[in-house]
Amino acid sequence: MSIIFSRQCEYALQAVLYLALNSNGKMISIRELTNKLDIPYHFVAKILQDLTRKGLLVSHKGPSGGFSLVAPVKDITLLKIVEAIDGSGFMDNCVFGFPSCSCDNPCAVHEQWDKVRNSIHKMLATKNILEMAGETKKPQYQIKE
Amino acid sequence: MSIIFSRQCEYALQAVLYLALNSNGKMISIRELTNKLDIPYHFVAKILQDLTRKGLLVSHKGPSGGFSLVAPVKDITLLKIVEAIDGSGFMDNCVFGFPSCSCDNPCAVHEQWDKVRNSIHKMLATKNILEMAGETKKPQYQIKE
DNA sequence: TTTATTTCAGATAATATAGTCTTAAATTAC
DNA sequence: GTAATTTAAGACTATATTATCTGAAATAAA
Repeated sequence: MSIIFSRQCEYALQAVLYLALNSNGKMISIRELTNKLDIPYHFVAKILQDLTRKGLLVSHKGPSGGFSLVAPVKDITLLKIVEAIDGSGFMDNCVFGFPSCSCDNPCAVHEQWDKVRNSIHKMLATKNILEMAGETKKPQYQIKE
Repeated sequence: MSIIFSRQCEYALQAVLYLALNSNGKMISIRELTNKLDIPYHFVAKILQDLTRKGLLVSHKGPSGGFSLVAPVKDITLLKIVEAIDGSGFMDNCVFGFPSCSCDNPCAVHEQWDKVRNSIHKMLATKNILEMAGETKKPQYQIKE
């Protein structure tokens, strides 16, 4: 687990990227997705349902049903996915955990944490999913064919 | 809770900073420290014991006993504290959680995460506790007098 | 229409993290 | 030496997170 995101969040990111890479118009089932990515079926099912409720995915029941990204893919960034799962403001808290840390009452790394926060924000917000899919040359989630 | 550290870690950071600011030669008890910082007594007790076993603090039993930083304070950075609690390599994992992400097989934000990691590392490693204590003008943990 | 496939929803279980309680051991001060 | 204070250690509880199980509802294909 990365230090910045929950498992839930990681699975969400993996899933969305998988959908971007592998659904060419068609829907992709939870079964396929979790098998290929080697992540837990039922847990991820709930996450996908959540992302669907939040309007990032569309779902369809029945045979040849599944999930796909909502158009336009260009507007979907990692940030949107993370915010859908962990909520916006997921980076607001003080590094020390001081409840009253603020610009007026800064902790010893308040300013530096601001820079880190900016670079994280940039990492999550600058590329859209389509660009990321393009960059991913030999992605982990294509290994299991 | 900050996105990067566990509660345990936050309490450790707060405690060490408190010791740096408030122990002038003398020992500081868990009771004083947890009262002033308004953090849970027994839980923090275990953390302090842990930091003591790892050689970052010294402890002393009995009246006027307590904890203090091990000299030289100049060598103690946030990084050392974090590593003592969460282990080194606490920043190594892939943002997506891909088990096989590496330089040879990079995820879509592998490079950018590297930059973030560097800025986090810098934030944690460049200042020692003494400098931080100096910078902290009106720290949260001095409110409750 | 029937059957197979799939998402949806809720209950349950497992594990990790956070936090509490109790007693023992050490040490200081009287 | 005795009593008070403090850390040390282990058992226990609470909560959050992760993961599984079961059955219902929808839908497509035969």
